[in-house]
Amino acid sequence: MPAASDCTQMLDSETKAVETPEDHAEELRLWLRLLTCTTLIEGEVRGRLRQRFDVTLPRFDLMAQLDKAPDGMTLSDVSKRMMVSNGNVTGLVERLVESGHLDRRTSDTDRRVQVIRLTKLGRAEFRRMAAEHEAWIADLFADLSPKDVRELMRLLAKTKASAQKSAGRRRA
Amino acid sequence: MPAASDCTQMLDSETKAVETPEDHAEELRLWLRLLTCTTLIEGEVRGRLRQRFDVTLPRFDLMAQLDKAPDGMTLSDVSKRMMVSNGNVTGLVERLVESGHLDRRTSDTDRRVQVIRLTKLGRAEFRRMAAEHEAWIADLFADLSPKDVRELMRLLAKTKASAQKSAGRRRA
DNA sequence: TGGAAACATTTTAGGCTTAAAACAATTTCG
DNA sequence: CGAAATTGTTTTAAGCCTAAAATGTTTCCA
Repeated sequence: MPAASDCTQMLDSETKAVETPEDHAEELRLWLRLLTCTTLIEGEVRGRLRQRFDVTLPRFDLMAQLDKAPDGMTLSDVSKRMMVSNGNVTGLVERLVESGHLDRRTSDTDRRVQVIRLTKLGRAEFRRMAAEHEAWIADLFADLSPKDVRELMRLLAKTKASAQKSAGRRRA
Repeated sequence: MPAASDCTQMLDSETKAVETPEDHAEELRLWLRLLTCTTLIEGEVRGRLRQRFDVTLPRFDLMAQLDKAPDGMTLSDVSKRMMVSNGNVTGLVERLVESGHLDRRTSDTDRRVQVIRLTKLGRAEFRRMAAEHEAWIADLFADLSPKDVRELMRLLAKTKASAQKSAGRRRA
């Protein structure tokens, strides 16, 4: 199978207009591989959280955000950080308040804003889960050398920047 | 901030028993970055598919699997390839048969098995979407050099293998 | 000052997703 | 052969998720 040679340079100004369907199979394969890795790891983490702590991944993720913010966060902040819709956060928070993991109150200075925090129970449970969670992640990435890890970090940072730029271009 | 030096070797047999809480912050950060990239790109693709073709990402993904299999696939095959649960595929297929994009029949040789294919309509619509989709992906990854792409592919292959090994260890 | 714009959140409607249990058909093997 | 295990799919119950519309609040500025 011949590797797709990446000849993206325009040979002359005419070429541009001719709607040459360029070959981007490599990028497509990269995207699918990225997705596979994430899905694989996410599924594994989801299963372990359920088995070991009977907690869902979204609940864990939300608690993780709050653990980093002792003074609490607004729902909007959470929504942006977790990269999920506002309505999604509303329901998630509802259930976590119900189960006693979260505390929620209306801001004194702005009555539109809801501030949420971990309760003592929520924080204790999260810390307990987080310790094991970190070990799971370490194990899942165990075959990567420190150099691999650094290199992946670098390339993913570049990927993130590229994707954000592209997303920005579209919204513009 | 001192980089965490990765000293995973056991210095002596005693060390193992002492429950040293090892530092795996780097791997954790790597996982979060991986997740961020995927979520970012996935969200972008989801939005474009909806806006441009009024189709959901899962529907598109399922059609993509079938486009590669002219003779059809069983629901199990699809479920494994897409890395989603069986029940999920059942519902997805139901809706795509309903909308005329998929054809479904029971296997002649094994009455447990359902074989699904793209209909003519389904294939035509998918091809139309796939062409644009590939361009979107290319744009999202546009700032990566060909070398970056190759290197990412390599490192993600290694990551996938590592995660699969770890998942296997757990199931064992 | 008063209305328009912006903002934070919730609601709505529909679809996606999972884990586990149930069901049906086939294969295995005593 | 026939019971037990396996395999493929569907069902169930619950929760997750999104986009878009609705609601309430604050800010901006003419």
